[in-house]
Amino acid sequence: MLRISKLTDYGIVIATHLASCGGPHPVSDLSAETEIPAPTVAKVLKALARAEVVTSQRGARGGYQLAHRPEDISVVRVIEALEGPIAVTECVDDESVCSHEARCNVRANWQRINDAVYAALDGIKLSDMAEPGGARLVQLVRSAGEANRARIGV
Amino acid sequence: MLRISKLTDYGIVIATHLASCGGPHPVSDLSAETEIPAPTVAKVLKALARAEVVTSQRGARGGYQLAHRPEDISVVRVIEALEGPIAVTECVDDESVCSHEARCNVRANWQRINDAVYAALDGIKLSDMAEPGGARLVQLVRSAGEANRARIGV
DNA sequence: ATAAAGAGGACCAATCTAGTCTCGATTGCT
DNA sequence: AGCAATCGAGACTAGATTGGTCCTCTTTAT
Ligand code: SF4
Ligand code: SF4
Repeated sequence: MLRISKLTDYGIVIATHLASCGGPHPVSDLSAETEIPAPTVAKVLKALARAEVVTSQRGARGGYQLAHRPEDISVVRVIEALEGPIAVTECVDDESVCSHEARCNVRANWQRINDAVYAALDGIKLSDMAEPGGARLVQLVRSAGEANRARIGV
Repeated sequence: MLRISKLTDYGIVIATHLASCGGPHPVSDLSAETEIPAPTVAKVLKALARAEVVTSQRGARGGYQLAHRPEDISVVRVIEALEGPIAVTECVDDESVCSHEARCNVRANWQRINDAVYAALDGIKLSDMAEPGGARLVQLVRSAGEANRARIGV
C-alpha cells in the first residue's frame, strides 16, 4: 500500500497529457483521450484549477490548460492539490494531531522520512512524466539506491 | 496525504521499542510502555509475527521479540507486513489491475517512482528509528535533496 | 440569443480503517 | 496435574474515506 488515491492518479495522467499537447482542452476531449469517464475528469480538473495547477477558460471553445510550464510543475503539486499536504504519518500533518506526539520517540525520524519522500517527488516534474523513456527518472532511482547502499556501508 | 495507516504507524513504534529493549515483552507491557491500547497492540503484533518480523513465545513469561537484529529490519518490512506490498499506484501492485494499464503512458514512470520510494524506505532500519537523533537519516534526506537539485541543474 | 463549456456542491454505494471482543491453544510455574 | 499467563485466529462494529455520478448555475464565444 502507501498508495496515492485513484483520483490523484488520474490527476497525474491528465496533467501529463496536458503537458504534451498545448492549447485548451475541454473535458470531453480529455475524457476521450485518456479513457477516464468525463464526470470524473471534470471533478479532478476542478480541484486542479482551484490549486492553480491548471487554468480554465469557460464558454464555447474553452477548456483547461496547464498554468505553468511542464518542467515547473512537480508531481507533488498535483498530489497536494488533490489530497492535501504530503504527510506519511499523522504527526507530520499540521491539521491533525496524534495523541502520542508528546512522548513518541520515532516522531522526529518520521519527519525526516517525510521530507525525503517530499523531496523525491518534488524532483519529478510533469515534463519527466511525459517522456515514456523517463531518462531523468533513472537518475532519481539510482540516487535513492545509492543512499541505501551508503547507509549499509556505514 | 500519502499516509501509512495508523496501525502501521503503531507497528513501527512498537517494533522500534522492541529494538531498544531486548527480551520477550508481553502485550500488556508494550501497551503500557507505548500507551497504545492493548487489544490494538495485540492485533499489530499478530500481523508482525505472521510476517516473521517478530517471534512470539506463548505461555507464562512469554511475549514478543524481534526476529532479527534491529539493523537487519527495515521499515519496509514492517509496512509490508501490515498493509501489503508497497504500491503507490494500482498498476504497480501485482494483486490488482488498473483498466488503463494497456494504454497508460505514465505507468512505466510510476514503476520507477515506486522503486525509488521502496529503496528509500528499505534503507531505513529499525536501528535508525531507535536513535532519536537519527544521524544516519540525515544522510538519506540529503541524498534525496541532491537528487532533486541534480535534476533541476540538468 | 444560443450553445458550449466550467464552477460548485450534493449525493450515494462500496470499501477501508480503527478498534474491540470472544474463544481456543500453548506453556511456564508450583 | 492444575492454574494462570500469554499468544493465535478471526468475527464484529461504527465511522471515515473513496470513487463516481448528477444537478443547477455562471461564464463566454459566435
Ligand atoms: S507521534 Fe508517533 S505515534 Fe503519533 S503519528 Fe507520529 S510517529 Fe505515529
Ligand atoms: S495504469 Fe495509469 S491510470 Fe492505471 S494505475 Fe497505472 S498510472 Fe494509474
